[in-house]
Amino acid sequence: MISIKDIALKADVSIATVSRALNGSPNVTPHTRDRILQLAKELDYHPNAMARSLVQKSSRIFGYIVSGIKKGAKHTIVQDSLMGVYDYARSIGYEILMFVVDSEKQNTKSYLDFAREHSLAGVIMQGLRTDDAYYKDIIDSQIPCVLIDLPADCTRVGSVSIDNHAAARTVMQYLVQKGHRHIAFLSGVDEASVTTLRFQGYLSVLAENGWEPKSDYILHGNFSEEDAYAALRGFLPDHPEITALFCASDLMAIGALRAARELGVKVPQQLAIIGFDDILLASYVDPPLTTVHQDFSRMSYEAAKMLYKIIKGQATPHSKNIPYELIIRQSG
Amino acid sequence: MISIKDIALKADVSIATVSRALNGSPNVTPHTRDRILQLAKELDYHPNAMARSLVQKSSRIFGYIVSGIKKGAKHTIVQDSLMGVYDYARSIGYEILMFVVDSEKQNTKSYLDFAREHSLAGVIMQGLRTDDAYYKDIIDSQIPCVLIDLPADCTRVGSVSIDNHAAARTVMQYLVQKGHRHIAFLSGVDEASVTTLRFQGYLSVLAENGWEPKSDYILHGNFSEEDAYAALRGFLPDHPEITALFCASDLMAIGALRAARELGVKVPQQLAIIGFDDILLASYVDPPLTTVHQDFSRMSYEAAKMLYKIIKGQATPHSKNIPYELIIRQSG
DNA sequence: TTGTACGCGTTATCAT
DNA sequence: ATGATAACGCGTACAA
Repeated sequence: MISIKDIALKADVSIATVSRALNGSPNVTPHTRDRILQLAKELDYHPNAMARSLVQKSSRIFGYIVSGIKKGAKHTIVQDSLMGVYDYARSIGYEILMFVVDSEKQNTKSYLDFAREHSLAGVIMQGLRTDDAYYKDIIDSQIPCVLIDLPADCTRVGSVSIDNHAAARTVMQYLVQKGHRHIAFLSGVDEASVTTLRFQGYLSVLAENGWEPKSDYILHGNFSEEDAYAALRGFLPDHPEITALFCASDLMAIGALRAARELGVKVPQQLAIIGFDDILLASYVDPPLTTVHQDFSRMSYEAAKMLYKIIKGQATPHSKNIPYELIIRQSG
Repeated sequence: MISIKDIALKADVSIATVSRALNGSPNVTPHTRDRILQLAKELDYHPNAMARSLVQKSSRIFGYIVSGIKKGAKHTIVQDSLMGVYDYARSIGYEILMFVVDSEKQNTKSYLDFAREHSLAGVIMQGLRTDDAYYKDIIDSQIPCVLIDLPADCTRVGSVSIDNHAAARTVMQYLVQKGHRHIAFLSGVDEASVTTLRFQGYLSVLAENGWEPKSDYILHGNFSEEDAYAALRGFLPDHPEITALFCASDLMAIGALRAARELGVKVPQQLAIIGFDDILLASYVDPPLTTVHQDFSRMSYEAAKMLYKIIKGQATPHSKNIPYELIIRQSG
């Protein structure tokens, strides 16, 4: 491993000059600068990230913190999101250090310890819920942070997502315009803020049309395919008047689809089913799901971009919505 | 940020003693050891990973190098694999630093530079192909390394996968036993070593039955759903005698499935289609795919385990196969 | 058993 | 423009 010391020796200058040349300081003669750069290339010099981080008290590493991921996930969201962050990180010469929050195994290490031990430049969080213990930690933390799909009430913390409320309204307006008058809502985990936003979008369109929300039209699927299936098995037989179901996630929509098929309810003829997320499965199930497309890769890219601005102290809004799109397929 | 210096001050000992106590050195009085540990807890001390790595010339970080991943991947393999590595890493207090090899954008940084800059303890590689430029680098590299799904001809480099040859034979024997006599093979990317192994498994069962392999029964789908679709569209109409198709990947099998459906070929009645990998989609398509299940999470966990042993100089075989399973669904 | 002192590779401050 | 030198936090060889 060759260091600036070696270069300094060969170039017959001090290590300080080498450091300056390498970091593009103006206080170096163009001549010696070139000579040092040339030498660095010849010797295949690469700076030691540890040493640099140690003295600068900050590494060029983003922490990527993901919560609630288990093996056998039924979507590629984490993968896509990670790639988005990675793409931006690499464009600025940063790396990604992983941290998985396991609510069951309860990590011994907190995300704060994680960030400090590695002098992370900042962290990006994905999949967190408002009831996560980590969520609170962020508030008193001084570490730059951007949340994906979770609003940040604190000004120091950034946040990027789609406009879930508006997206839910788009879905509902689409259904209303297609003539549906009795629309049920399949809700997700209450502690996920997106659930609330999508639900409020549902309610607002109901209100707009002068329709009272009926509490037994609100189902709970817990963002799980199985729970959704069970909920629909119990609900559909008693409610033939329902012609449309808006699900807060594709996975739940897929569970609902199965329940409908088993009960002999034709989708979309007797029941329109709309999902949310546009996960990979959405276009492969039968019938293909009409759903709201979220570009997690883009979302995460923007999150990384925002994080970098925050770190560098550049002006940036601390909240950003990226576009979503209603994808109309055959389920409704 | 509190350091051993702070603890030393409060405990009225030298930093050397603190360091020893923290690292479980025997040369510390139990009394002072306890006092220091207690103090460390009180002060919420956490070691600075950078400083430690700098002096030890090795960090407690695994590099996770993944190649050929693009946004919108149609499987969760990377995600699952990453979680497997992560699980083991956390169990020994290690972290994961990401590195994505992008064959198109051709990274400026090599994986070796990446590893050295961060003094990585070792690296795990997934998705590499034998024609990858990185593959050669591994040979002269001194960095501990374990490959997933890619055999290592070098003794210093570890490797873990399933027995692809045996798995292919299992599939073929299953088909033969069900009475199939004319079986086509849909091959993947030639540079992926798994392709070759699966193909050889196919050939060996053919030979075992005294059947000559026919070159026009070997199709090429390039591990792509679209290419597989195109290949089958051209192949099926001219070969009604074919009753079974063994695909080197599920994604290609799904493409084949679509081609068959569009051509009015009933699966599995007229054509049995077998996949490989058991990706998430396999159980969601119609008909659900019969395929070989690979536990990528487990594979990666074992890879991390092997890597750690190599790093620690513990005895370990440098090659390991984990179990696979033929999952019989409805496609064949 | 404990303390002193050095070195890891780098950046940064102060002279020159 | 350049050089000497002090940090950064930690591990460890050597001395006591």
